[in-house]
Amino acid sequence: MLDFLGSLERTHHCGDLRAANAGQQVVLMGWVNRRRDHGNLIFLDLRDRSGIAQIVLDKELTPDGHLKGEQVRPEYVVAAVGKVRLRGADATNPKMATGEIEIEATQLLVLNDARLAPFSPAEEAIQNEEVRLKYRYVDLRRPEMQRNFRLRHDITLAIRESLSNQGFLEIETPILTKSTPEGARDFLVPSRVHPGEFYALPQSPQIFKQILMISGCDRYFQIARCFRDEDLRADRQLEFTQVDLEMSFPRREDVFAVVEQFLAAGFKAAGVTLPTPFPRITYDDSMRQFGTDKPDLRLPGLTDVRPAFTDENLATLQIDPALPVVALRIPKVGELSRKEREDNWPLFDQKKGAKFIDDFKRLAKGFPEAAAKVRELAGAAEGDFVIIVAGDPAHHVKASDTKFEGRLSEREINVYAAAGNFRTELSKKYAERHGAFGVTEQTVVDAHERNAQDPMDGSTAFHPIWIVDFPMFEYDLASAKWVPAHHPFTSPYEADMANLVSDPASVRANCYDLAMNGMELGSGSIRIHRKDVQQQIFKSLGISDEEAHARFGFFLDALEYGTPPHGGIALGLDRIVMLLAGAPSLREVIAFPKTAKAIDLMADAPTSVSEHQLKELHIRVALKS
RNA sequence: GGGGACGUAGCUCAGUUGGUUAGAGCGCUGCCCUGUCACGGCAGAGGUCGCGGGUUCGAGCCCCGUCGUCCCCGCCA
Repeated sequence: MLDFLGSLERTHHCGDLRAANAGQQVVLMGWVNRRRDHGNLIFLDLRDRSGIAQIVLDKELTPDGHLKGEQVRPEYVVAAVGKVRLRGADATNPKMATGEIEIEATQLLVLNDARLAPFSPAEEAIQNEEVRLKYRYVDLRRPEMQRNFRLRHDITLAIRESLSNQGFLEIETPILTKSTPEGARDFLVPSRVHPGEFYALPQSPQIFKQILMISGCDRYFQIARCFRDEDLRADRQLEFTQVDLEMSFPRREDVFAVVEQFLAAGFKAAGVTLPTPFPRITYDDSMRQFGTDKPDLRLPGLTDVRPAFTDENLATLQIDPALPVVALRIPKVGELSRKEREDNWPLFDQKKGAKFIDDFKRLAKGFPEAAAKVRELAGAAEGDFVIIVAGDPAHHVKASDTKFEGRLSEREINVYAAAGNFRTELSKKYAERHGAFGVTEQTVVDAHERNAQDPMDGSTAFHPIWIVDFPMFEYDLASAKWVPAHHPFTSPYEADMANLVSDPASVRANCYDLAMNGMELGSGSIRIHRKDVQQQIFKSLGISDEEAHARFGFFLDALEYGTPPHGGIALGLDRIVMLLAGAPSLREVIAFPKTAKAIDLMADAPTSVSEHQLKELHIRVALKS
């Protein structure tokens, strides 16, 4: 028999009660976390968002309440009326925040019963994510998930406040809009009013925020939902949230300063001090030193060990002398057996035209000087695992061999990337041995126990870095054309504009990425604000006037009505929270995420729709049989 | 589109070379219990071994297909 809430008013949250509350009359409401029935005495652990408090139901004190206590089951929703009392010294539970007190109940109301769930929020996360996602409302009751969303809220709030304080206005842009040139597949929404025509969901508010700059908005930001119809990953969902901003008359430095300030504010809200300013690295240096454009600085980078070898050495070792020879080093791995090393071989990407040497004993036999020199150059200490990665002359990959002055060639990049990927894979595999990732995990755990007033030093755990000076164009072998490495509104450096036609390879884009701990957090640029430059870029990219006009004519029109120099950036909020929550996937920090196959297991989306709906939308479904 | 891992009770898992009636812990149900807090004790229920086909005297186990979840490549500037 269920009870009505009536006029009963909740006075406290479960997790907030302390010894100081002893003697107070309270009303708590929440879910039955656990029940311990001792016959004439029943203990209920009552859980709400704030935590857990122990309710005591004594048959002598409250026969009615005790009777109801016998009937309740896990996840029943109840209200407990009673008095806070100190527990005896021997009954105190130091493991609970509220362990010094308990509620001596005079009344228990059963507000709702609950079917037995396939798992209990009182226990740790189950392995079966399918079940967790189907019963998401139960999963979200777990304290760990509650904590993640509290964290997300606090971070978002701090970022909003920081940006507002820096003069940014939060402005909403349309969800139903026109395809934006981000390069990903669009989600389309059929128009009922305009048969055969479609809206697109924004991949980002890119064009709108630029138009807001033209509109004299000066500084815009938005915690913006973005949609990209691409395959999912642990760190990618179909819809995700960006901290999106744009500012007028900025130098690149101004954008960096804004981001560093709001990101530090977000981290502080999570209990972590993030030192500013962030270091910078050019794209070329990032490739050379880390073999990736999103370097993880928690471990040593790559070392150029070409000087350790003579040309004869390389010839004997069948290493391409014209390509990079680099060493990667994973600290404290210890000596690996042949079997252990062989297990690592599949982690190396064979397709990049590179090879590796991981047997230093053998190398030292044939080339003792070179082997010693490599370890010296790499700064290898006893027990550090060192691998040499170099170009394989026998393995010709399909890449441009053309070397453009002042620029890494495709083949060079491939060797660096092979080394960089190998480094990343091995650093994950030997995380327990080198311990560098454990610092992050510990910071995350500690930070949760702290607060923004007393943040802890995050400088050894979190390593933000700006990546700058990306090439403006990439050479596409298939079409033998230069294609944009970024969206077509990215400005080249003013100094490079003269070379747009004559020497596209040399043109650098005035854009920037922010990476942290091996993850891309965001990307932005100074935009093109002049119509003539924009036309020049389209021309360089082989986009005809007609095509440009059809896709974003309204934007090109707007450009002609007084466009200030402007630029901005967008950072992945989900990824920021994921990092600070120490979560292995975005699904842990998104309330209702989709699976790797793009399914919402709880809502059961997507589904087919009625003929009537389709007809209204002028849509006919043509499934491949 | 491709590669890999996993799929046995509600959950976490075990299941020998293919061999009789598929097990454990937790959870659940009933009874008992006044100081537990992962309460305890006794008893009990609970299985289309993801699904379909094949091989075999016999399949949870072998083969083929398929579905689902996860990870990765492609893709996502």
